[in-house]
Amino acid sequence: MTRSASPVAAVKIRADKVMRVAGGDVALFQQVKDHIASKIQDGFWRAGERLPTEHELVAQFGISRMTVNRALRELVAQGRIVRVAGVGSFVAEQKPQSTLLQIVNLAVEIRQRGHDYACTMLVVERVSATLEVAAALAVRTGESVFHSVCVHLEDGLPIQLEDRYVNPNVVPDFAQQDFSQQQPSEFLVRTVPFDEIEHVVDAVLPTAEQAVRLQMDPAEPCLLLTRRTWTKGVPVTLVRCLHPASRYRLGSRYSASGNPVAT
Amino acid sequence: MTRSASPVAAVKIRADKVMRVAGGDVALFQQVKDHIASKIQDGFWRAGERLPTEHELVAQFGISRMTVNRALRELVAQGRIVRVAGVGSFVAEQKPQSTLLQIVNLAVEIRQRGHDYACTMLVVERVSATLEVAAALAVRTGESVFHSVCVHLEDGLPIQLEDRYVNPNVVPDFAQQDFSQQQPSEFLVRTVPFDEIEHVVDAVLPTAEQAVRLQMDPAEPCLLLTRRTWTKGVPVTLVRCLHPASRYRLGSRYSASGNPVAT
DNA sequence: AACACCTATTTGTATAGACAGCAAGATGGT
DNA sequence: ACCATCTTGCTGTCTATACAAATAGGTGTT
Repeated sequence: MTRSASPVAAVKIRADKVMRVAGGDVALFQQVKDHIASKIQDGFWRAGERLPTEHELVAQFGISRMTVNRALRELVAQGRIVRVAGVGSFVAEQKPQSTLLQIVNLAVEIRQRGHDYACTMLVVERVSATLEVAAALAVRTGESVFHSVCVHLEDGLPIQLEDRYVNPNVVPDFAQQDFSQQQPSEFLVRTVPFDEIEHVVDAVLPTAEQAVRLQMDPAEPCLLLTRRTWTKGVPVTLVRCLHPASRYRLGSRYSASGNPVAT
Repeated sequence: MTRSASPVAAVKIRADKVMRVAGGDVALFQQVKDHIASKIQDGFWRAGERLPTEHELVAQFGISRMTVNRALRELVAQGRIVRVAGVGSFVAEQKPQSTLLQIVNLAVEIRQRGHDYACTMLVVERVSATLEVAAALAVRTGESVFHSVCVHLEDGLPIQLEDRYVNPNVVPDFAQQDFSQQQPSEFLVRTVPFDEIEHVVDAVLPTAEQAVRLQMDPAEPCLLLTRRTWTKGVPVTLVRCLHPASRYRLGSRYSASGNPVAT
């Protein structure tokens, strides 16, 4: 049975206010959560922007403050918003940070080590999708997709060879970007915030060409990190990052208390 | 000002009940959370065991049910307990599951693939700690620590060479275990639940001896996963897991919605 | 013995009201 | 102009109460 008597009867009516059509009995706090999360995801509210106050949300949805409060609290736990007592609620800055493996922004990571970062673009082109790429991006085999290759350098030494495919249905203006100012991954994170990400880590030997690009001994192993991202269930990008093992390793640290851990 | 008038005045008194001495103004729900978390951590309540009901906790601490409910809800979010409507709350089974990299239980992983799992113990001994091991386990160089080596097999084929050091101050009876019934990692997870974990992933070439143990081509690269765990800030174990790259890879998937993702 | 029904217990969600604590702007005195 | 104080708006927490929904166990009828 759905809730039909008692105060909670209002669920469906209020559900309309929250712009949920189906929602066959979703908790109110969850509806508020989803509503706010999707407005952030859509870019309706940008990073750093101020959200409505609890009181405003209470008035808007006609629900109690504790319910709104719970929704907002859980969004904080997910790292999507930031709240300051006495001030208000704000959309959190980039959250690509440490999704699971704390990778993502090489440039920042390298500069934090006090080293010099540079990126050389080798290729930006449209190619027809191979079977594997088509499967990863959910397009038809042979359909045209974006392809870019670049090398990331730490103090002049190659540290990552990035081989990227991008779904043109999601990011039609990928090739028009000026990648001398902004690397592909930065551009994508800003333009198409992803909501799902998959990492696979392999150990491989580089091909002869890769070894040259990375200025490394072809007999030395590499870490191969393959990453796929999605937005609203649609594949955005497939990227293969090849790291010489002697110059890079992946690390992650976790604490059950939920507190960040000093390393 | 601390809270001294109003219903909330009871904080300090109740804080005593929750066995918190200092706690200079910790939220009630947080005190309940900490109290339960530490009883689990101490092994006072074991995995699968039933916790007191909300009602009982309300009576025990003299606080309202909503407050207890929030504490328990957040423990669920942290994966420390499991709750079933109409039944009760239970200590979660080992949560080493997918802390960051969803590794840890090879045996389960392999059996879920429908393959055969086996483990061959090669060494269980006490050795004096090298500089590196001593640093990792926070003991003095040369101090005696436990050392074990074993090979994990999937359908008879070696898939991991596990080289482990254990802090004898934390697990004095490590060497007395019967590792034919239970692998070292299973034993440790049951005996000394960790609250902090660190992973580092490298790509390496195996030594000649390692290649023999893993029945692999010495020219083929391996994934080397180095894991360290702590309990209450004290190092428990240092383990190096060597995987032939052709037989194993690491993967992780993350969804911003917080929901598990079907692969 | 099998089945339908009822009831206890327990968790899940929602509400209204209250007070504390923080921060920033407005106010007023020197 | 400068400083202290008051006011206002907002978040953080706690309470008491209520109803819903899931589960397990007991009861009674057939």
